Amino acid sequence: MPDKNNIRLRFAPSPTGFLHIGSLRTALFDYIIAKKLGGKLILRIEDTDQKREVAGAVESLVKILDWIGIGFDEGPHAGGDYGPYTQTERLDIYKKHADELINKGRAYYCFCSAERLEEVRNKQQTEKQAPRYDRHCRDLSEDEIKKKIACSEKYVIRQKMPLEGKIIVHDELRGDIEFNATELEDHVLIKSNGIPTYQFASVVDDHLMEISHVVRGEEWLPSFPKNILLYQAFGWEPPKFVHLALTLNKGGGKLSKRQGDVAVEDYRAKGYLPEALINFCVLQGWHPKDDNEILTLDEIIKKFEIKDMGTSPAIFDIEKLDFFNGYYIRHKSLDELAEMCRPHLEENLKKTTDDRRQTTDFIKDVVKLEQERLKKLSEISELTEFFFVDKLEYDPTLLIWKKMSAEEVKEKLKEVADVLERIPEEFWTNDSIEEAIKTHIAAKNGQMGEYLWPMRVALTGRKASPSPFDVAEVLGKEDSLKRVKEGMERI
RNA sequence: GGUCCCUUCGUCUAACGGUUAGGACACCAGGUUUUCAUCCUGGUAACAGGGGUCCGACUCCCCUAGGGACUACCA
Repeated sequence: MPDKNNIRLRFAPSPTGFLHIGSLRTALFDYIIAKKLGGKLILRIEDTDQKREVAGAVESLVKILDWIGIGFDEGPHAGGDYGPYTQTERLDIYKKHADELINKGRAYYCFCSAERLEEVRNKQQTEKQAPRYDRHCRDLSEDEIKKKIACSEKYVIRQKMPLEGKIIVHDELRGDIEFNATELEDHVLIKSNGIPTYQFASVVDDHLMEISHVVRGEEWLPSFPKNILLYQAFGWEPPKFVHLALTLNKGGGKLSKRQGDVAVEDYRAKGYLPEALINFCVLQGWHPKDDNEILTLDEIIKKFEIKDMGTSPAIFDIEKLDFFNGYYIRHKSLDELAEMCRPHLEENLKKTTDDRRQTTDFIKDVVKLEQERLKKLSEISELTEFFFVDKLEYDPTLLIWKKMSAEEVKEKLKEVADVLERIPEEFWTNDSIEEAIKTHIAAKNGQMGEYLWPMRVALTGRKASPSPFDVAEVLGKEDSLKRVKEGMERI
């Protein structure tokens, strides 16, 4: 058993604006593993590419993850003993470690210009060779280096790769992976502006922050051997690595904006619940032993095992997300659901002049009737519009049930109105309305549909809606009668 | 092009080398029902292909094919 106190995972996003749904999945697995192993979760901001940085990104990142239910034990916002947690605030640390590698002969100064690199690359490409740095500056003499630095020539620091041999790295899911040293490039560790690359900063930070498990996307697999070599160059023990299989869009490519929403914020705005997002994302790459796929975060943590994770890429199937979302909506308490629906009902609230229909009680009544139909909270607006408008707009022929004539429809509505009229206000409940109407239908030897269909359409103006008895109760006696009578006039 | 990863129903996935290849979403059918939805019951549907190893292969090995990632002074 590992020492639980030494379990430390990190989520290390770049502050580029919004949280990608794929990153959410990574953060989720980080969180789950940290909790499962009784460890800590650290937020580290990888802002070494200043060109892509977006202001306020860190705050929104923390906010949306908090909404999901993922909190951090350490981070730029939470503090901790391993800070700073923002990479551009650690530049002196990286500089010190880069110097150490230079002194050890595991890294070197490179003065090549962007133009020269470009030339080399072009030549390699026309000769059908793999484009790679030609190691031009790898063996400069001390004097040459000193002279160039004295002339304040711009330089980068590159990692000195072994020229031959095999590098074997270990992924917790895939096992050992073998790379040929000859395939590895002397990549840049410190850029000419003094800022480290991801490759360097993440290794230094993971070590210094005592990260025990690096959970990251599969796209990092190709640079994995470079990372391990870096650990070896420093003489550090590398953490465990878990490379998550990628999430793909329906076409099989990388999940991108063009095929739909990728920002978690977008899903939130559309009315997806954290529970659904969590449940859906975790099933992309992990499966519970007992096949029970409906799981809360706590249950997931309980059942989770790293070894049960898969290695093949998963296509993002929005229909399954919708299923989970509908499921969790149906299982919400009415109070909670009504509260969550409220922001989505603003448009409807503007449509009514009746104060009663602005109340929380009315909203609850309305939401209750649509709860089982909702797949996303945003749908509540369209679904319940008829409750709020003062006058319904609909095609009168909709009132006709099967082969009934307009006259028959009118007659049935008249009878419905008469029955409703006789129900006292204080008995105006769905049950008593239903009893009264059904008693009448039985007495008339009629069919349910020939009464209930026109009644429902008159009350809602739609061909699909909740039960007319429920709608009538929520609408109230006065408005229900008004709508039924309006129906009679229209047909 | 090169390197690496991946390959079970349409999709997400399960299956100590021995199962009628299981579950979930979606879909279809039936039931409940005034409509839609919910709910219940049932159904269609998969081991990429080819070689081995083995008494026996979805499972192990090799090859082929397909998909993906990477190949920046981006992460």
